Amino acid sequence: MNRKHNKEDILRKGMALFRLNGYHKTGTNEIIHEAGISRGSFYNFFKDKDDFGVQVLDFYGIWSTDYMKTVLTDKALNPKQRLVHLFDIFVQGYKTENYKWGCLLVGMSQELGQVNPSFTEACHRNFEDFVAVFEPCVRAGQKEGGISKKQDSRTLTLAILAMYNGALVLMKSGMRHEPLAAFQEQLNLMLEP
Amino acid sequence: MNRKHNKEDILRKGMALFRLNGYHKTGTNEIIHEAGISRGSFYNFFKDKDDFGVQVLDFYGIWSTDYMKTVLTDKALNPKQRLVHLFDIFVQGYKTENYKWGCLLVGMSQELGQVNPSFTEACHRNFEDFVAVFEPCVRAGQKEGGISKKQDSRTLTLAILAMYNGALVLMKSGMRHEPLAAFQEQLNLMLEP
DNA sequence: TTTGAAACAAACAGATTGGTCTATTTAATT
DNA sequence: AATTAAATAGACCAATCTGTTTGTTTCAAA
Repeated sequence: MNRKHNKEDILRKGMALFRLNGYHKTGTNEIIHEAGISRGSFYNFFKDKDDFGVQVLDFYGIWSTDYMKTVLTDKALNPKQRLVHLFDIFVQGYKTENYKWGCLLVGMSQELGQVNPSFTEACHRNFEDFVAVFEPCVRAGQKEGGISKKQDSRTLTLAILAMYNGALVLMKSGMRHEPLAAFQEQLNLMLEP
Repeated sequence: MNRKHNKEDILRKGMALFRLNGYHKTGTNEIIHEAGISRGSFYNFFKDKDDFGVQVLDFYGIWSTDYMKTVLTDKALNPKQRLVHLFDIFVQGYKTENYKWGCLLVGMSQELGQVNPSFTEACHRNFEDFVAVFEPCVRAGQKEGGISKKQDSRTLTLAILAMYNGALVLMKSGMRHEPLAAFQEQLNLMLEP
């Protein structure tokens, strides 16, 4: 029953294009060409470009949270180590890509925040999923004693995610590695009990 | 010698539109209509849309840094108080606008980061200007003793700006006020000596 | 008052965009 | 083998977009 193409492949290509050039700058022609499909196929799989965009967002979100969950529940490390390790991996990834690609969720949330309610919901939903993956790890660290209890777990989680996202913004704005390093240094300080 | 229109007015209108709907979603027609000018005038003032975009960015940057400088050099407060006060003002501003408008620089840097070298440069330049306004205040606070010396002034400045920008990202992603509150709470903690 | 350059106005053009339509092929099911 | 629905292909269309052109008005300097 193998069809020539499947949705996942197309979503993956779209994800790469959106991550590199943004949503509006990427035309359906480019997506179609890159994915090696025809217009007919594209519009058979997706209602319209916005529908595709939302599905790309969710695809990215699910893929990300799944991965983060495996690292953040790794019993070989304590909660603080897991957090630090996860961000080490992320930073290394951006370095490998030469700091050219940002975070899809950050990018699209800014570009499409107010454009279409479906996007607003999708961004909100996915960021909240991120929080839902991080917070238990933060809370566990606070309970075990390796992570600061000066603020409640949700506040600290939001602050960490904010600082990380902001570091990615600065990174993509041409400051390259430095903001990421500053983030990592500060992360260590703010986790300290 | 007052002409009917001037560049500043058009830049201001464009700034509002870009801040609300993004660069690509805002057509030149919309800009022209909103500013109450004709195509001819627009292309008389600006080489093309990208040129206009860069000028909007710089206009926003200059306006912002000027304002921040006045608050961050207010001798009536100590450095830490100045920082906290400035962000209080910003947060209040976003609240007044119902969290619908993000930061132009954050938004455009994400949308246009890799699109056109002029944008890359403009974003980098303006963010670096922000750092240049914040860092002296942070350094002064470290010297006077009101602000943490656990990290050097540039690192702390970058971390603060990152966390602030990231909080704005989360805010615009539909989480509204909460990320800003988390940012402010965490800011207080990370400034502590 | 003449002149020339900048500012203004709006019709226009060329390219691109997202999306539709019709027709054909594929593959699973009966 | 026949049937059916999904998948594929690509020509096509209407709308929109940026940018140009042509011509008029303004205004300050000569």
